Amino acid sequence: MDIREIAKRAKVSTATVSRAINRVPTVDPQLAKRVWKVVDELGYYPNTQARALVSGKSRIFGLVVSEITNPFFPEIVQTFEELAVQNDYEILLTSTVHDTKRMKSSVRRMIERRVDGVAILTFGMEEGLLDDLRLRKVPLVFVDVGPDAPQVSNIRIDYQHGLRQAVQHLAAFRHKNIAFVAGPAYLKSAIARRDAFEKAMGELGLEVAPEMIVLGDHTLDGGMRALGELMRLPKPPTAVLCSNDMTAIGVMREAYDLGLNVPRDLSVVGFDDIRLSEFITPPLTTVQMSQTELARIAFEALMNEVAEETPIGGSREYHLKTNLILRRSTGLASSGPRAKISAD
Amino acid sequence: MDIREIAKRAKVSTATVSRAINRVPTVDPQLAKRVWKVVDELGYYPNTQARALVSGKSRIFGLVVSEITNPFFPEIVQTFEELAVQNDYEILLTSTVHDTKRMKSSVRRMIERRVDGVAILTFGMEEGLLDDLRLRKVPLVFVDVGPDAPQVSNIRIDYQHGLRQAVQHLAAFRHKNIAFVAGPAYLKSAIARRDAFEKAMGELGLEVAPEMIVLGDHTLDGGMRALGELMRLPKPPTAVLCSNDMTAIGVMREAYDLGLNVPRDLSVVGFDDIRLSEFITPPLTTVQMSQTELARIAFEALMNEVAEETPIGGSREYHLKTNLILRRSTGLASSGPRAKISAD
DNA sequence: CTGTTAGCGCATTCAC
DNA sequence: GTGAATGCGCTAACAG
Repeated sequence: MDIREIAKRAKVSTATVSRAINRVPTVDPQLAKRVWKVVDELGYYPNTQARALVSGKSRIFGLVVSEITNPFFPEIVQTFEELAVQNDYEILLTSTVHDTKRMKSSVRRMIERRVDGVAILTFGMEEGLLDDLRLRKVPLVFVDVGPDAPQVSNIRIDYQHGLRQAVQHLAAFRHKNIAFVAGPAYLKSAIARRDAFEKAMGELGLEVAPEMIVLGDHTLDGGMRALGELMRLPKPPTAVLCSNDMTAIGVMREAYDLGLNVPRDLSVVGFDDIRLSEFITPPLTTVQMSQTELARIAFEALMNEVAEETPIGGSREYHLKTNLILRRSTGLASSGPRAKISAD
Repeated sequence: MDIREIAKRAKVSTATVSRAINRVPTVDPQLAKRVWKVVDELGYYPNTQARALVSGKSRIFGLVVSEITNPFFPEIVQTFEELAVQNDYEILLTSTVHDTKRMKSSVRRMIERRVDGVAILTFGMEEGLLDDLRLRKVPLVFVDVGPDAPQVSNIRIDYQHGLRQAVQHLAAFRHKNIAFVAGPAYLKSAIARRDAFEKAMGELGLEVAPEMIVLGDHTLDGGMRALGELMRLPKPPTAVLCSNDMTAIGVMREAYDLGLNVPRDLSVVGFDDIRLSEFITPPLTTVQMSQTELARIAFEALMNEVAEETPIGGSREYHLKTNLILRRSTGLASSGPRAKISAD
């Protein structure tokens, strides 16, 4: 069943069918109605491949994430997909798993399907891997790290804002000895978070002893190890700020294992505000970097680019603020850990 | 840049380029090499839309889930996507959010893109919504609930196996008063779980008092409410089995709020084994319904259907077992709740 | 305002 | 074993 079939049955030409379906206003309402009637009766759906071939637009956006199972990404995928549907786009989803080979295959797949744009919402991305797409003038949108090139948009994250709120919040609870569990050094976003933390501490005249910054790896285990280290210090912290929520959850797990009560004995703050943060006990106070907002900005950036008549539109910039979300993992500084309350 | 461009530069016909790229064995190795050289130099990638148009195969599989942000689904999407890439397929991802309108739009999108098959991995699905796909002889694979029709495969879940293990495990810990928090009544899978629970209890000669079965809704809040109800009973349970993990997590949250220690005062068992179950404290003992396995079976079912020469292949059946995963939320039955240990 | 026609990029006949 | 020609389903240009 194709457009000719419809044309024959509606006793019009294929051109008219095409116009009617695409709601070209100049078509005679009578004919249009006749066409739609047949279309509905037969359950006809235009073939997108054929359309794409002739129009040169696939109406597909690529979406690159690190790992779908990383709790940071499902919200992004969901929002992006929702917007795509609303605008008659499909999404070609790929995950890199921090693997160059996967990234290359992603790029190949996107080019083969002739995507109209690509959002790269990973935490850090090797430069140059996307040159193939840039050469083909495919609109790209990055978070934080994109190159300054035409057709390339960037979403800049304001880490400072939320982190400042977090530090102020802890200071108001009379915490002075505040530790930071950093993310992996190869992630630009992790470095930016750490820098923002130090700056926020400096603004309040709070000192950051070197041993108060320990390296995590953005996983639960890394968070557990980090708190282990911190609590072995002569003067352990009363509050821990983490580079991401999974780390914070690890910190809380280790606190539990050590017989420390959160927030009574230790305050914990995360970063990202993944859904999961609400589900743990106690719910995690965290710096929100809205995933839905991020997805929305990325999608709209792409839409802006494809809408552009003159494709000379230079590099655009978008911004996303971070904000502290208060839950129940922070409290007044205690003088020190109290007696164990573990369950055994 | 298209196939003609390659043909010209390699001084062969477009037909030869096509054959070389598709690795047709009868093509002269000399010519093939020449073609590949040009292809690599120019960074040529064949246009999938054109290929799809002429071949009649889109190499796209539809994947329908309930909600990407439901922790049950990210693993499924990830595994499905991985297999797709390995087999040169793309996936068209849609979520229904239990909404008929969204489901209809899903079907339309899938037909427009001419998907080669669709996996419906939701918890329950209105019959008839996919008739449009069935009529077009698109291979379908369901979990549990699919109609018995040609081109339609079904993955049957063996709820009994894991649930029996769970009940036996609790019985071995001398629990007798075991409650079950059921899922919504409109979900066939929830009913099946509840039935399997009752049967498993019966097998051990354990009685299930009516008040020991309370209705949840597969959310955290539902779990919290359910435990609240149960603990208000004259003879509250010492163990709670839940229809899914989110419910169990809610039960644990409520237990915490009530000053009950898990597992000392209350044993909790979930169902599904979502990733999250490992991240909460204490890690949740649960009946695993492997999401990666489910995705793999679904994908392979689809591959089997498209590989089929004679499309008369009737309805196929696949099976997925469930298994108890022991973690730290279950323990010996206590005589009753001990003193409060809440943090205030 | 409508119909005829050409061609989007590719795979696949069919001759050679 | 290779090339010229045809058509997949649709939109856009043009002529009427």
